[in-house]
Amino acid sequence: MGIKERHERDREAVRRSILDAARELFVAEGFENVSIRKIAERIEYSPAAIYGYFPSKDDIFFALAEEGLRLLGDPSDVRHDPRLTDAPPLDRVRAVFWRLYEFSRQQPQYFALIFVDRSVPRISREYERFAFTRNRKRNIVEAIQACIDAGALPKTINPAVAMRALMVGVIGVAVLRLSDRLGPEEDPDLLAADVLNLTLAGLRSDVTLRSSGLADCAFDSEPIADAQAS
Amino acid sequence: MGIKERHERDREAVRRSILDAARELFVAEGFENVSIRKIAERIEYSPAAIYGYFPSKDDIFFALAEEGLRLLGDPSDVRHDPRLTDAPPLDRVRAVFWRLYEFSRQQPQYFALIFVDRSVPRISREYERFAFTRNRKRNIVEAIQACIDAGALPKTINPAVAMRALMVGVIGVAVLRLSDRLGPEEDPDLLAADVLNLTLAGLRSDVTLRSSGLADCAFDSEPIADAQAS
DNA sequence: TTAAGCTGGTGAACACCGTTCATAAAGTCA
DNA sequence: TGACTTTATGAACGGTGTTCACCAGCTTAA
Repeated sequence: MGIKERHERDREAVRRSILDAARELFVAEGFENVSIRKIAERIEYSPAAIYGYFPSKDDIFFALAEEGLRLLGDPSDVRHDPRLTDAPPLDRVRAVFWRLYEFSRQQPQYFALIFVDRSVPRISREYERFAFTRNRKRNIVEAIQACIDAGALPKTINPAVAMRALMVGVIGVAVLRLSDRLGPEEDPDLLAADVLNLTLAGLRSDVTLRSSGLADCAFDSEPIADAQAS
Repeated sequence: MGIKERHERDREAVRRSILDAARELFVAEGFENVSIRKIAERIEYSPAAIYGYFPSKDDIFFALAEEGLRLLGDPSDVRHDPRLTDAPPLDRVRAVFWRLYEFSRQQPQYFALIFVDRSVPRISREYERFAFTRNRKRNIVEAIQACIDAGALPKTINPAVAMRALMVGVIGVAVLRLSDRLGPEEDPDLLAADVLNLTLAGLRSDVTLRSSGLADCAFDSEPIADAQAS
């Protein structure tokens, strides 16, 4: 009885072609300029056919965001890079956020989709779908905590706040890059390196932070609360 | 011959009502959800009538962006706040960027419009129109230079790079706020204060920066180059 | 005062958009 | 073969930014 299996394979193939077309169109033209009709035309189906595979355009976005987040992987994995085996713990933290910045360079649309764009459905709406990102934050916090334990950062530092501050730097530079607001003489890579180094230097200098810790929320999406008006 | 004057006044009144309606709708519903038809309905004109006052929806955006930038004013003006007369120069720099962050809080849509959104026409396309913002960057750089001259920052600091780094912090926090990606327990105000303090502490700590200086570009828009694809 | 001209608003239309739905075709199975 | 399920489709709905022929009303000159 391989008929059902073949059906499922066919269905999956069409689903994949929709996602591939959506991704390619997105990379080429930007997500918000990709219409259902363009995707349908690309895969040589009718626009209505797509609704047999995805309930809405939003859902195609969620599928792409999931792809992007799986593509990113766990940024903390760079800690196990052989070049970092004997590196000081602060270098590992820097490497983690540099990995995030590199993702914003290599996959700018995915990055914007997941971390920046406002015109896109909120990832937090699909809490369970993105549960697989949950432990990534924990790993980063642990890497920062390792710096504190090793004496590379003051004990007064709250690792969650430090993580947010570093993430702010990465997002800030990425936004300047993505929204094309940097001058022609400005190198975003150097700026990103400077911002990370400045933030790390600030953390080392024992400045008193005012933020409390983070709640149990992923670094890329918050869990439940969504009191945002339309 | 007051007839021509009356005509011009009438025209200006309608133009204002279009901008007011666009601004109010934008504040209420977000810029990208405001359509020409909605604006027209609000001012009780036909959609086509608006095209007698603005050549395109983009141009309404440019008019609003100009309003926003005039509303922001020169952030460096807070230096002359009486509370800062005897303050150390670094406090003045912090106040300048805190003023920018406050703008992102008080006028989040204007801020997003001008500094963040990608789905909006590039301000740099209208270079001359926004020439009035040109000296704002210079004032900020001068404030940072004053810190260096007073010994509050190392001489090795490039003021333009420092400005960018601080701006990155403000934009990063603002993006997290605007795109609703902060957890319910996280206070963006405290985070912004921490990020600014961390960056300033980093600057004080004499970390070697790799960025070169800025070209002659406003902190909010670059001048000429626009090699961005579609 | 009347005729000409100009200014500015209008309705209709064009080509898009996301989405829905009845219909029809194709494939599966008893 | 006939019933049933699955799936693609064209047409349509209400929305978008924008254009254009038309026309009413005002201004101006004869």
